[in-house]
Amino acid sequence: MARFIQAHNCVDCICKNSIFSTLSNTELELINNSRYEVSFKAGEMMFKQGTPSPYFLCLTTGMAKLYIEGYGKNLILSLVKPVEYIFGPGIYVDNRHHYSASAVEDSTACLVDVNTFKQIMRSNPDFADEFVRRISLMTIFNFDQFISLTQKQMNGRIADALFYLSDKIYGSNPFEMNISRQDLADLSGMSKESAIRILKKFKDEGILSVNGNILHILNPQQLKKISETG
Amino acid sequence: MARFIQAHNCVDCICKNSIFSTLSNTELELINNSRYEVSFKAGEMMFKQGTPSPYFLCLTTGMAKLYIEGYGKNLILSLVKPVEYIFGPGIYVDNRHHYSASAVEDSTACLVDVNTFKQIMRSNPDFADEFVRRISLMTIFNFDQFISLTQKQMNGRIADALFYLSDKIYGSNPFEMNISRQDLADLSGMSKESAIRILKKFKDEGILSVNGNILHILNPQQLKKISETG
DNA sequence: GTTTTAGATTGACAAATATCAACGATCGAT
DNA sequence: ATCGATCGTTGATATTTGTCAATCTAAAAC
Repeated sequence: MARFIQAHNCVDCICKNSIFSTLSNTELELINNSRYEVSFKAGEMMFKQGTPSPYFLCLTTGMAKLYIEGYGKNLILSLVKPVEYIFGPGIYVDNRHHYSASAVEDSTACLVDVNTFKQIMRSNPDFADEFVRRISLMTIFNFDQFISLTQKQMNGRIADALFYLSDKIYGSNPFEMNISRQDLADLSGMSKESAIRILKKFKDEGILSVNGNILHILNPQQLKKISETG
Repeated sequence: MARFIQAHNCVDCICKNSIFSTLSNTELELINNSRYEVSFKAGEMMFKQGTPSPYFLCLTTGMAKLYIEGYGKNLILSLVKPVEYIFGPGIYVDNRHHYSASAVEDSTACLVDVNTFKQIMRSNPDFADEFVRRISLMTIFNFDQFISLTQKQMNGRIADALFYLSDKIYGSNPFEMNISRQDLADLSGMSKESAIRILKKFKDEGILSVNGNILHILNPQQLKKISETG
């Protein structure tokens, strides 16, 4: 890992996230100077829950999964695709990661120094507003996950996961999953076997077509209903 | 509800939350001028999920529960005691409440205008830092809840809820719960009947003494073990 | 081309949990 | 004091979900 790339600089980077639209060229230079770029192979861990987080990470290519390592099991919080920032809540609390991140496919990312980030947070209110807005969006997403995982039965949870993948992550239907069945289970809070069984059930009912990792939601209305009735 | 009190002003208020230590007297005056105080009877709703949130709320006396209204069931996110601020993630997103709040006992609260708050956020970096730190703490707490609710069995979840009540909320052992069994169940993501059964089981095992709403954790070590082994 | 190996799948079974129904206790309101 | 209503409690039962073991791929390694 950690192959150094540094292909360009932040000021005219075309893959910078929209949160940076609030930054002046001077501020972008600041970020650029405290930044370096690394690549990860599929399956490699980007950072681990509990370790210090002296930088935060911007995914430029590939895909990552963010997950909490629990008691023997993992809980996937979200998948991240380019170009998206990975903000952990530890930055302002204990400088630790509170979840782990792994590359789901070969990926590259920019690492930006946390102190530079914090400095800009203090000097640029537009940037701070936008940052708070983004972590608020994550919190709202977490609430939805909370309800899905604690109040719905397995059918509804898998339905939610399928919509998440199709709508939010791959943006297509059919879509090809680059995550394993275990990952799908970790995203839905159930065992791998249960996740597989429900995929099969949806397939038998004509709601879904399953060909290896290529999934096609054939009857979104009915799947929506399953999501809503729990 | 909404009995007007306005007993004092923010500048020399003794019950202001420590987040306000970063504010100048001028800023406190600003808040004071956009603030009003209301009282709620036990059981009354303070605000409801989905409604606009033109202000945020600081609980000055009593106790509140924050909960997401899901599919027929509720999920209690946290209990709030004085003097604590109730920040919703909607303030920077859609100006809506994303959870509901109810008074668990007779309570009073200050309502502070959101725009005044946002204005101070932009002009006072220390305050903004502290605010971000606090919502980060909430996120970390939510992660812990996530793991407890999705990866532990009922015994472990009730154990976690009991520690939460004893350590974080009432700060004593024994403690008298001012929430119902249903609330305890909503806090642990299970049915009321299951919550009751586990309390009884803990009682039979000598881990806990239960007298109505007075609970006493008799064997914290063993309860901790139950929390850890799921 | 064969061997390994990790992931996917399936079935049988056990464990965890919710639901339903009944009953008891408690607290206000009449 | 009595009536209702709400909350708490318990038991019986059905449903949901996980675990274990076996088998079956398919891709990577040799």
